[in-house]
Amino acid sequence: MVTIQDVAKAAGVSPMTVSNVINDHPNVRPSTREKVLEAMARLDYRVNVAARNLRKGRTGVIGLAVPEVNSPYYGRLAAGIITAAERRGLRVSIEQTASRENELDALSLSRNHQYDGLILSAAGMSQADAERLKVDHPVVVLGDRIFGGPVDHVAMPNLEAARAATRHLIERGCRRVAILCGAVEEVDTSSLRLTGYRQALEGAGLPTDPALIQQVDRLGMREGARRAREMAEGGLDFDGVFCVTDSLAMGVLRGLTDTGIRVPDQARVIGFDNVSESEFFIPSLSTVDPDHDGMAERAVDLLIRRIEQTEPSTRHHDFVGDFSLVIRESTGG
Amino acid sequence: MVTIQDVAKAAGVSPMTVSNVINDHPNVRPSTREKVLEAMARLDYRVNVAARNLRKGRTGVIGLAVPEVNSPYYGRLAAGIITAAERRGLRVSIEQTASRENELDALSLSRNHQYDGLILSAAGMSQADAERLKVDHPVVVLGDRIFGGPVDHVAMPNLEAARAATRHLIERGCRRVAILCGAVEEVDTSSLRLTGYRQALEGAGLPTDPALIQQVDRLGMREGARRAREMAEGGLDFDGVFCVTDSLAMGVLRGLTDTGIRVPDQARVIGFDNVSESEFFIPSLSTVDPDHDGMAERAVDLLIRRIEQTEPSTRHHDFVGDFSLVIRESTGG
DNA sequence: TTGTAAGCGTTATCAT
DNA sequence: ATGATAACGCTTACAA
Repeated sequence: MVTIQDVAKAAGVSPMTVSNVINDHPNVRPSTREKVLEAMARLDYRVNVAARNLRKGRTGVIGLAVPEVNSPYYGRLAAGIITAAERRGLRVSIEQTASRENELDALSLSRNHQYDGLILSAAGMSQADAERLKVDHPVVVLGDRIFGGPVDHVAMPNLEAARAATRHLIERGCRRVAILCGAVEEVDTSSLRLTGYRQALEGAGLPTDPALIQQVDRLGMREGARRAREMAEGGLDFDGVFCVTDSLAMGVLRGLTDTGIRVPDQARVIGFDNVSESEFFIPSLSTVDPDHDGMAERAVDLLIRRIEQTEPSTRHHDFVGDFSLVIRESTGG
Repeated sequence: MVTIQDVAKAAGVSPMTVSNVINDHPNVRPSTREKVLEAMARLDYRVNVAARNLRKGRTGVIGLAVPEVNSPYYGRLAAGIITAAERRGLRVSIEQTASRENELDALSLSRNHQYDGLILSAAGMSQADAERLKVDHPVVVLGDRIFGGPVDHVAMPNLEAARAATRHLIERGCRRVAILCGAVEEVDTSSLRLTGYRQALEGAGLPTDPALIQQVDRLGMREGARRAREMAEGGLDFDGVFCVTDSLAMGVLRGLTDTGIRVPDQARVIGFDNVSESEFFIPSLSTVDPDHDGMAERAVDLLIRRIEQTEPSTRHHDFVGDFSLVIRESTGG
């Protein structure tokens, strides 16, 4: 391995001068710089990042921990974070957590030392784990299960957006609006969106029929399709479905088609996330478009402030993103 | 920051003993281990990975560089690699390259020092860049543009699979089969699949009409939809479309629907990749299912052999994955 | 079984 | 403008 020492020797200067050249420090005579650059090229020198990290205590890399990399939603999230971080001169390294265990693991500083900070998309952790977030390294939490914790936090406008989505169905004439969500336990994405759904019904003076509240254990297309078929074949009376994710909604569109129910004529469907597929689905899917990029921007911004310690470590921010409704064919265009 | 020294002092032992405890070395008396563990817990000690890496020259992490994280295909790929690596006790860190520049960058050892090895999904690089792959760190290249290069290489069965997909359309009665692919320049995914398409037509004694070879500049849904509309509205005579990616194919399904062409009655469509959405699309999409997991497994395996130097550095492997056809509604079920 | 010494490659500090 | 020195926190090799 070629080290700074080797380059120094070859160029007839001190290691320090080589370092100065590498890092573009000002006080290097042009002729010296030339000599060094030439030696670096000749020896094919590459900086040893591990050594640099050790010395600097910084890596220039932030970690992004998500439950799943192969999901349209987290893919979209990752893309936003990468763009936002790039603009700030940071690289992003993505890790898949898959379980609450791994989420806590990702937090554990043993990993954190490899990153200047961590953006943790917490799906498995709950309020009960909030204590564990008390780490002395920069962390920003994304998600809906932790609020007022000991870290900065960026969340979706779940309640308001769910209310708006449900209201949209009602405005289009739906009177028997179902919701398709995940298991509801304490505060999480499904529970918040369910509350928004309830509020919308209430606001319109419609009754809340428990039979219309449909829960599945995974928020994927397969589950959406299966449940939609069950609802249709079981004779459930509904003319609208608010799905808490686009994946669910696309599954529902499939399931309804399978059972001969026409969307939007016989039932209107709206999703949540505005993943890229929803625009091209047949019928195209109405959905909630959260301000992904705004949230990503904000998360990176908060993290950088922690990294650079420009924020007092006693105050923590809870940021809730923006949203808009995207109306497409599945609710009548 | 709490260091090994601090723990050693607190436990009344030497730093070395602490290190031995951390690394589960055998020769530590249980009582000593207890003392050390207690001190570690009390001081909330975390190992400094940068220091360990510097000393060991290993990180236990492999890098995965993909052009895009927010794409069903690369998401699927990443998931496979993560699973395969996990089984071998390695963690995976994903980076987005987005351009040829960044792909070369990812190669550059400056980054590589952070990983034990790199799996590079090369979309922007071409055979001309093959020389650049001559790095003395473990690298496995995924993709269709580099063959016989100075690194191990894992590729899709492009030619054979494209031939099979096209043949399937022909067997279903299509006589005017179009192909939708990307810009064809030297050897790349599109060119290989185009060749497979040509071979299938030839094998069936069908003429190759240049008008049926449709090229777009990005392989996404939007491009597929737009081009399908253009083809339909332009009066192009076709009764089948082989799309070189599922994204393109889903876009095509959308575009054909928009112009009133019924699939599969008036035109059959087949894709490539078997992304998870294709099963639920309406109509569900027939497609080539590459053995993603097998390829991922193989890529990780090859990389590990390089890392552990169990493979002579003079010989390099070119592995071509397996595939199967998944027949769904878009070609008649 | 435990401890000592040295060094991984880099850069901050201070001196020249 | 350049260089000597000393760390960063850890582990390998060896000594006790």
